[in-house]
Amino acid sequence: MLPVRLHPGGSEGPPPGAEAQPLQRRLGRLASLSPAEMAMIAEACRGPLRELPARGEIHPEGACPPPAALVSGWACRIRMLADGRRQIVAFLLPGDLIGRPPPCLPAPCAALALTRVLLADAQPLFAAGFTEHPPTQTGLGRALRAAELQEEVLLRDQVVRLGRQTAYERLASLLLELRQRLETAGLAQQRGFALPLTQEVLADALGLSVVHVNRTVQQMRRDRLIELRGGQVIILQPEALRSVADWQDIPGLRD
Amino acid sequence: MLPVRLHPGGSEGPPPGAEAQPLQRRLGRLASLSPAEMAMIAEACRGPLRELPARGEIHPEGACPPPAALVSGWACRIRMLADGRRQIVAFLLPGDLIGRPPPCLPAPCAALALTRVLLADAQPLFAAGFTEHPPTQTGLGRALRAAELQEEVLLRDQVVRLGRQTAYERLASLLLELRQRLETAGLAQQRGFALPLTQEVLADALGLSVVHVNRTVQQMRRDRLIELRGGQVIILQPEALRSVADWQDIPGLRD
DNA sequence: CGCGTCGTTGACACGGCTCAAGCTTAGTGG
DNA sequence: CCACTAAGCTTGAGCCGTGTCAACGACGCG
Repeated sequence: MLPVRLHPGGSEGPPPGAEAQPLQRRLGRLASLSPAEMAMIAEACRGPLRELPARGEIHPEGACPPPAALVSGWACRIRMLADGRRQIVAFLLPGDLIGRPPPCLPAPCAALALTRVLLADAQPLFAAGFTEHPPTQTGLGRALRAAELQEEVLLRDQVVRLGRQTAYERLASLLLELRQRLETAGLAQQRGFALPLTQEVLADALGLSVVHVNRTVQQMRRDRLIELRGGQVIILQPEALRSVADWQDIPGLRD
Repeated sequence: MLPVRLHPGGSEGPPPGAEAQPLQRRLGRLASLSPAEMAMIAEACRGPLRELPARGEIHPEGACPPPAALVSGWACRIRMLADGRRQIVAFLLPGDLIGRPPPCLPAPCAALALTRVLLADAQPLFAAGFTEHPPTQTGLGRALRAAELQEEVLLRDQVVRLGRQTAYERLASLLLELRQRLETAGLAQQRGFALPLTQEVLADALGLSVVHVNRTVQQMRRDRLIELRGGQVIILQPEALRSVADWQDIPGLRD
């Protein structure tokens, strides 16, 4: 069955219409959107959704997939080396965008569902934001563009983590990133959130071995910086964690 | 004085008008450009150029700099941790674009000149490609967009390097990336190119210590995969190097 | 000629990896 | 309801890749 962790709210699932919330919330924070644009987003999330189970492949490496929005569930971009080593390049959370409108380059990494996911067709959004008008002219265009730029910021954070931080610092940094992103989507509180990831997935994201992730998590527990059990994280000492990770919040849009 | 390595062609420097070549060549490869668009690029490169010496700061961390094109010289995007650790997030080569048109997010990393550099104002190019028309409608728009997407591909390569490759593999991979990018700009042959970087800079890019970069370079020399002296690289066994690095060429545009 | 930057080398320490085993939990079928 | 199983988590021992510290050499510039 599906991981129960996915919707910690309970077994009855989210109320109808709630699918649009993460995307609306996120894009609405990146730029101010008109009611028509909000409606267009809601429409996209109400439309026929693509559903994949955990471990499902959203698109393979080298593909040029149509734009989609992640409505619920967790996914990642992942690259594999010839000998089987895997690196998770980025996590994809509810409200994130996956493909790009053509013209695009063949994606250098595959996208994989980490939990059950629901995907909405984002083609109409990109058409309105990028194709019909210059991206600077509509609120939707600015929001989509800001989402792209934010993704690049996250990639650079990931480079710094992997290049210059210790295992302990990497974990702290990743937890803070995920918390902030989930909060933007309305899926995290100030100190806690659901983390439906195995330690193996964390290892592939942090460039570490599973064993070492485990030891690092335990150390962080012993230091009373976090609690982590049953797919739930609680950040006990946010300031200490930020200082360990050298974390600065992901910036928003600026004209 | 300036590093002689910069223009290995000779002391008399490039012929007049040659400044536009890397940018024209690169953008022209990413999308087919009209004569008017080629002229606009040439015009931008002829216009008043900003010059910085090696180690000069192109823009600080957190800035939102106007779009510029790197006309000659090498630069990088770099991020520093509170305790002084440095990570080079990306190298910037002739023909690369640096800022983004507003709306933009505050850059999470500073841009630094690694040699003497010349920068052209790319505002008119972005205006024509992004602001006045949707980016899909003009060749220039498609080229600029492809350049952005390519940068993202390079970032993901960097993540994989740092996350899952050994020092030896990282070096191999970086050399192949630089060779291909320089060739696109018309600055590398099939097997050799100028590499005006100290081992300390390589270390900051590869997430290694200077000492270990040195040992790794030497090992690669002993293995007769490369030659590297006086800022010149020669790839002795391209196929072997590709296989070590698990390298695949940077993709071009696809509709 | 002296100084600074960069490259090189050796000795040693340590963070993180591998291998291997045991444990816990949840799902599955009888 | 209870084995049985598979996946995930935990722990220990030992090794290896890479970092640190320190010194020296090579080169170019003033």
